[in-house]
Amino acid sequence: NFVYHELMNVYLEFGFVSDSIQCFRLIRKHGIAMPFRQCARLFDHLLKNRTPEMALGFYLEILDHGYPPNVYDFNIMMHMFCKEGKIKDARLVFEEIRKRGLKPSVVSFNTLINGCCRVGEVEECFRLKEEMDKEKILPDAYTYNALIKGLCKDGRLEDADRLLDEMWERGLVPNNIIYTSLINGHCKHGRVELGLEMYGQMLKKGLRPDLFTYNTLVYGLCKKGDIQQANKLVEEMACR
RNA sequence: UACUCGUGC
Repeated sequence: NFVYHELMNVYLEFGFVSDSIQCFRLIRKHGIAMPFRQCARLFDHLLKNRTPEMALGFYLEILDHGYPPNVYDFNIMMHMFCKEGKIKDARLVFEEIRKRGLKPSVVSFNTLINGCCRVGEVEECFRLKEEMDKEKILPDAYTYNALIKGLCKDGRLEDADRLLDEMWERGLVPNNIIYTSLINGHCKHGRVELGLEMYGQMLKKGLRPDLFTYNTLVYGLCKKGDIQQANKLVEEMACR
């Protein structure tokens, strides 16, 4: 019994992760209970060093073993799948949250919305936003940023602007990140003037544009060939 | 306590 647990730890120490998993299975087969901390340790290891597929596979095994499911764990795996563009898998993990009797959190939604917008599935993003409404989960700045990025990418800049207004209406304060996403959208679609306009709005609202914001605008101006204006902006930046 | 967001290189 203890021998198994020790063996599992030793395998893990030396990076023989799959051996460690085999060990876990062996322990179970013998009907010996594996402490949850031990499960968590191995699972963490898979999250950090292995694929989301592997982590998920193992996670389902330990859930089966009685390990208490938690939303954070699912969120992390969703995020890993999204980073690899495997939205389909991210979705499956998302659905698994409810199957296990938990409720997706605002982070769960944000992660999935962000993943969908990354691959250009804007409609899906908004479907999810409606789902949030139904579940009484309030969209936050992360949610709006993902939606705005999705719309920009899709060339729907006017809709993106409208979402920014919606934020103010709902009492949410758009931050630098949101503004920079929007400014970037305008610049990337050849409308640097609109980007500069948003920049002006930031100042008026009392926000302090940061390096990301300035880089975005300066890059846009340079690409357009307006070196004058770019220089002006750099000076302005230096004064702040 | 731990999970999600923006520019360039």
